[in-house]
Amino acid sequence: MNEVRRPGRPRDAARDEAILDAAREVLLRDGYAGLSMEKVAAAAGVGKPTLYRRWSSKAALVGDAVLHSFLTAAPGIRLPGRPSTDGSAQQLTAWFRAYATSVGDPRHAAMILALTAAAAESPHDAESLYRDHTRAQYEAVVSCLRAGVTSGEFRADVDVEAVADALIGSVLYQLLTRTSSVSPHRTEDLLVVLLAGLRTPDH
Amino acid sequence: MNEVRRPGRPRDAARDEAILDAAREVLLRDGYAGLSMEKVAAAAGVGKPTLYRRWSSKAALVGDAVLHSFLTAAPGIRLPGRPSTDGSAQQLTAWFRAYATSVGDPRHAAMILALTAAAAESPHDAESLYRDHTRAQYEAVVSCLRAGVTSGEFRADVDVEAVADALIGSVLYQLLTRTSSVSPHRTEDLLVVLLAGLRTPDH
Amino acid sequence: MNEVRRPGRPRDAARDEAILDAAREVLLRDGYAGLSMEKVAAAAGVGKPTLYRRWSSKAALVGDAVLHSFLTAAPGIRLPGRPSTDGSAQQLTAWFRAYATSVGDPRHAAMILALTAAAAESPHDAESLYRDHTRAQYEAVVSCLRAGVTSGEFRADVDVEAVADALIGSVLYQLLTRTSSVSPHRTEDLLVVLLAGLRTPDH
Amino acid sequence: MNEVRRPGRPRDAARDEAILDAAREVLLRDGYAGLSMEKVAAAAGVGKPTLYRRWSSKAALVGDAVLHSFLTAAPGIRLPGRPSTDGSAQQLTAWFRAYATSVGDPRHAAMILALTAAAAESPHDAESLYRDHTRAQYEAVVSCLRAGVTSGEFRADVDVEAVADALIGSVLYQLLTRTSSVSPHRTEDLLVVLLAGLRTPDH
DNA sequence: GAGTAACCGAGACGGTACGTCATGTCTTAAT
DNA sequence: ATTAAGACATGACGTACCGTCTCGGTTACTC
Repeated sequence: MNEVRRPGRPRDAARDEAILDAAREVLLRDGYAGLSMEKVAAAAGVGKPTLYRRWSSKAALVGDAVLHSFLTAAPGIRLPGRPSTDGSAQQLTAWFRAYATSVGDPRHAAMILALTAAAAESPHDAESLYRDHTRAQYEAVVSCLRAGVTSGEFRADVDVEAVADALIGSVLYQLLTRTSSVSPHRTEDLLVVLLAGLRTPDH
Repeated sequence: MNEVRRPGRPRDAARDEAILDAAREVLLRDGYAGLSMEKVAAAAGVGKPTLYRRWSSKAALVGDAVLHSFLTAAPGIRLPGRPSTDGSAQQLTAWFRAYATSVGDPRHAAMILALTAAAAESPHDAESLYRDHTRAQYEAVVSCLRAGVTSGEFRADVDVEAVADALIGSVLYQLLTRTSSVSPHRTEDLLVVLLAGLRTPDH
Repeated sequence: MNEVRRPGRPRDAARDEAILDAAREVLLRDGYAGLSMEKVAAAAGVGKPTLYRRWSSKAALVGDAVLHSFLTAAPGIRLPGRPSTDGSAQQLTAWFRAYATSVGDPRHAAMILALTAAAAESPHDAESLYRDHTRAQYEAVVSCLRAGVTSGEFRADVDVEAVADALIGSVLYQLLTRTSSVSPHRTEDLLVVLLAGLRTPDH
Repeated sequence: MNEVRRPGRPRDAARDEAILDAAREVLLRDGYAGLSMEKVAAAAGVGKPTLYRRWSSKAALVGDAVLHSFLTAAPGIRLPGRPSTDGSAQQLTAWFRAYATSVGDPRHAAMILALTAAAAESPHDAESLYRDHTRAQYEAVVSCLRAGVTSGEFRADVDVEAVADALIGSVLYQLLTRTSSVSPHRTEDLLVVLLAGLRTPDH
């Protein structure tokens, strides 16, 4: 049951945190293009080999930095784990508002843009990067939508992932085209249209 | 009416094409991260100063390369200039299908990812980059949606740009997360939901 | 007759001097082990690629730095080009005294030790290094010895290069074993023995 | 009389041999520049701290490796301990021939070059290195020469160390300039000249 | 026979330097 | 004034060693 103890001095887990913190700091200040492994190493008070021992590339490091950023983010943007008495439409509305709002935080916006840059830059590892590091968010929306379909609140004849793509993609597109800000109007208007299109006649 | 004739040897316009072609070729092969000004100069048979005389940076060059790629793309993804007898829903459907299909072409996908990378990498010039170089597409969708509102086919109480963001963003998100391919199912399902949500009761 | 003009910006010859000066300075301060390409580049106000464009390795750079050091050294350690009325024994004595004295100068000693280190470190290119860069000195002694043989002053039955090796080698060995200093006593005593052994009976 | 016994597990003397053997092997293959503590540790199947516990630096390790190499070398290059009936000239001739020949062995040549590199690289510890590790050889020649002086065979008016420097330096210089080989001709010719110069008239 | 202390291999650590590559600018001769 | 070629300062890349340290584990002496 135990971890197999490998020989040699074990890695210092505290470095991981220091490095990821430094990476987020640099990302926020200089953007993805301005992030270099050397800067991160210096900011974290760590040697370059220590970075490369743990992450094989800038993209991988940024991916993990962003992921940890999400994990420690405000819980509001995650769906409640406990069964909710709210309807699926309300849950979806709550989630999307929280998501759009959180992206208004420049720190959050910077993280998403960094991940986007990493993925777009080298299409080869785009999927593994972008997807792995935002999977939790994506699955939260999808399961909310599926619950709506199961309960009969949402129509069953469409793939709910198409809707999830549109919600997340909408925010991403705004981030890319509107100097990193997301409009609350658009958030509401998109919800209106999508929910109207999703709802079954008898709801 | 004439260009003001400046003294000295005029620039050779044919170089522009050669350079942009070379840039697209490199982007397709190596992605944005793998594109260097030196590689492009070498592939175009051109000196580096010639590049910098015409484009101030790698991002600007890539932007123009992508723009020219769109201009020479299949005309199907552009809305007809002449007034159409089709309903707005049909026009929108036609446009989105054409757009989604065109992105299935790896050359097209590579261009969009390159532009995304350029924009996401340095948020400072994201807007000028991304927006300027995809403005035509965006305005096409928006004007189609507005026409639908004017004709009473689509509801008037929502900002049509929210829908435009969702359509384009959806494709972008798929590109980033699904190894550069876009699913026809999703395309159709998103259209179903959005059109259902957009349509006024009496249509 | 002209140099074939290659295309592109020509190399700046002034950099060569700056770099070699910097290399000598570092060599004098830190020795061969303490000389790094980065230090030299920084001291010369030059980028690393400029170094590597001109010298393929630390050893090659040090070789040239030492060579230029010899070329600009006190002329006393070179034999007179003009025919001398002195006997060969006197010429040889004069040269060896001057050579031993010049090695007393720490700058000179440092150069010779550096060259020795470069050659000893990687036997593969020892010959091309050490020999090429001290050839002038060596040939001066040898030709002086040959003149003595021709004039009948020195015996003709021995290879004069054996004597040249001993003279130069003696200084080198002292440098390596006596904290970079050469004893005047030894210089004289070696001359006494060698000249006694070299002279023909009738001189 | 006994070593003061320190507490704890004593060092494993067998490691010393393994390490020195590995060092010699690496020196022979890659030269002094190509020898790294890590390579030696790996080749000896030993951890790096074990190396540093026993030798404080690469130079110290190489010094000992070379010393042990001399100790186990062919006995011919050492002077007989017992009183010899040979004249000093014959003894000296025998020793120098043996020395020059032994340097013809690439293993031996590599050792001497390594020691030279270590000493020349950092003049600060040159003396302690080079001299300590070749002292036995040096003292052998010197005592042979002194014996010749005492017996009246060699002239008394010169410092015999000057001759010793010339003999050893000559071989060293040849090693550095002639791709690690020593010419038998030169060996003989140098002996002829030096002995002629050393001998007293009545011998 | 239980402590204890130095040993051992492995390997992480902060550094320094390596040699290469790309950036954007500048210089040259030629068109 | 443009062109192609290519030198230039700068700075990041990813790798290799440096010499130190920290692990778990192994001897061998001392109580």
